[in-house]
Amino acid sequence: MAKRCWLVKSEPETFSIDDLAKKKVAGWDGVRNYQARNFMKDMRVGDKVLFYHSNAAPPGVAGLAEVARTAYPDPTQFDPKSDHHDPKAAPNAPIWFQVDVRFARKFPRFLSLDELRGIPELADMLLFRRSRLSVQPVTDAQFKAIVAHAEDV
DNA sequence: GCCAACGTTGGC
DNA sequence: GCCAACGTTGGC
Repeated sequence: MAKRCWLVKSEPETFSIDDLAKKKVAGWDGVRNYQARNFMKDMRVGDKVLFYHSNAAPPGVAGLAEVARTAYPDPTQFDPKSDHHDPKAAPNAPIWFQVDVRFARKFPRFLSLDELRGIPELADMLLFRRSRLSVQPVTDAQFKAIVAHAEDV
């Protein structure tokens, strides 16, 4: 697998970078989009993960995590009480998967979506074109540009 | 809170 | 297999 960098979105009201910092490792459950799921299945332990705050004021990249465990069935799909329950899924036929992510660090500078849009190296970023994709690959060059800006204090 | 974009569902 | 209706995401 060539891809090594990803961007994942979370609504900070639900689960923020600070929540991950406290928890250290978290299961990235609740993804219910096939394309996002397929990207998670491509993730390998140690892959870099940009933590993006969506539906926030402002939205943007808050920090860095890494993949701690490769894809395994998301248990919330089997739980009728969960918001993420999927009646079509069964333990012997899971539909949805999650990975575990480990906190790496919070960036010294939060990079807002507005600011990301202004970085020339990111002109082709999926984030701008596929605004609803919650797990997406990031190229090495894009990743480096984001980290460089986030640490340029 | 609004609404545009877009993914999913279901009738045909 | 098309496409209208519907639901959700996410920026503003």
